[in-house]
Amino acid sequence: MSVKHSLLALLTQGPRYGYQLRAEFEERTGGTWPLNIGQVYTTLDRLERDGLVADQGDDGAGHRNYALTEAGRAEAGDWFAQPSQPQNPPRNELAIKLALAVTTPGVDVERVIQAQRTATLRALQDVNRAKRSTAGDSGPAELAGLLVLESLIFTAEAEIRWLDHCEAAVLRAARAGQLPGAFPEIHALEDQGPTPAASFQRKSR
Amino acid sequence: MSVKHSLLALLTQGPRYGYQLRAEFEERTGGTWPLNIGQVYTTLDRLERDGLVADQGDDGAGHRNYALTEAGRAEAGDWFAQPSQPQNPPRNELAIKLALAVTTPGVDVERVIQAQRTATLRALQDVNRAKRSTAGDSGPAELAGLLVLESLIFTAEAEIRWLDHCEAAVLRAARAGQLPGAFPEIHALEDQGPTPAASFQRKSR
DNA sequence: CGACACATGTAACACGTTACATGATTTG
DNA sequence: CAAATCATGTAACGTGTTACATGTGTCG
Repeated sequence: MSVKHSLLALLTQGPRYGYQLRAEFEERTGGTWPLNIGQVYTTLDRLERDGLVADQGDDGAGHRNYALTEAGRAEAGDWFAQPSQPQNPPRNELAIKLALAVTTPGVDVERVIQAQRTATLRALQDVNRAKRSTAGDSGPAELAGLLVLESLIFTAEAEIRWLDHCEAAVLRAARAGQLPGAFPEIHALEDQGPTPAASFQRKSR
Repeated sequence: MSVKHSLLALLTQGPRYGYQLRAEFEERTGGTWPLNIGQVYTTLDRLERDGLVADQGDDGAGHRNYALTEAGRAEAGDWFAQPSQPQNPPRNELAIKLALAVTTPGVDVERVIQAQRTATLRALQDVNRAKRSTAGDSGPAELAGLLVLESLIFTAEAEIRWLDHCEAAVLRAARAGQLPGAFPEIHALEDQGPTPAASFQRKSR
């Protein structure tokens, strides 16, 4: 629902056309989340069908403008006023992977954790670099972009802390004999050459 | 892709049928993420079409079992071995909302932040309660469920820290006059007349 | 018997991505 | 002029949810 509500939020400042909405969205979120232009048009169609926006037809400049209806304005206000909290937290692929890893015999959990930590650390460095390189102007858009980058940083740091925690917990459980034997059959994939048992071989994509 | 790969991961332990796959997924992720049974069947159809699983037909007990193919086994191994990192970080609705809030005149950003913090704190308390109430057995499944809960905790704590950070940054910017007037008009959005569409200046990208 | 869990599906829809088609305008 | 950008779409597909249909087995 982020796209739908984002468009409504942008339209609170006045009529806009599709291409413009994408540009403003990306500018005001620091370019972190590219917005598919096709989706903008289909979402606008749905919003119009649902009576949240109104197609104002061609303005003088050859652009198809959309404006908020009263219902749309209310919906946008709601979105800002109400906290985002789905009943079920959004699926966290990493958490699922780890949960399945520790309950699947033959998976080298330690290696799964280390691979993810390395990748997340690298991503964290990239974001920090990006943050340093944007130390310049300070208007609302720059503040917004900065906050988005810092959101990525806070999230990545939490992920790394969680991975450290998992590593410790898994080691503790392994020493206590509470885990299925972690025969490291999975990690032989890439480093070594062809494994005798062809299971778990790397597939080129 | 979590469902697809989760099913493959579960099938590494042997043939399973649809209903059983859902039950095992939910058990091994602590019941945090309910898995839609309809999606299990359609995903199995796609996996079969793509040659990652094979329908073994009816076992003796009247269940339609699926088994991993070699390609499916490789894909599951890949999933565990490769870190999860999409090129673009998954959209964070809260970060988007805040970014749009600070760049939209007339939104009471302070109020948005406080509402979200309250909700997240409450969710955090719920998870902590759930964690305390599961202090019992300690096998692989219990470890997995615990790690999932702790993932939720780490994430929620990071969100709260980020909200605190945003609050401070927004206050600082407001005092420096770098924000559009944050008149709390959000509850009376209808007061705002149509804004003349500002000249649209696209930055080069 | 009736309710409920088990078990397998289908239909409709929302949301999201990739790719393609088409044309106007701008710019080197 | 050629290329890039602006601008509006459509098609196909993957993923995910909700709701419904259908039948079996079990248990009170």
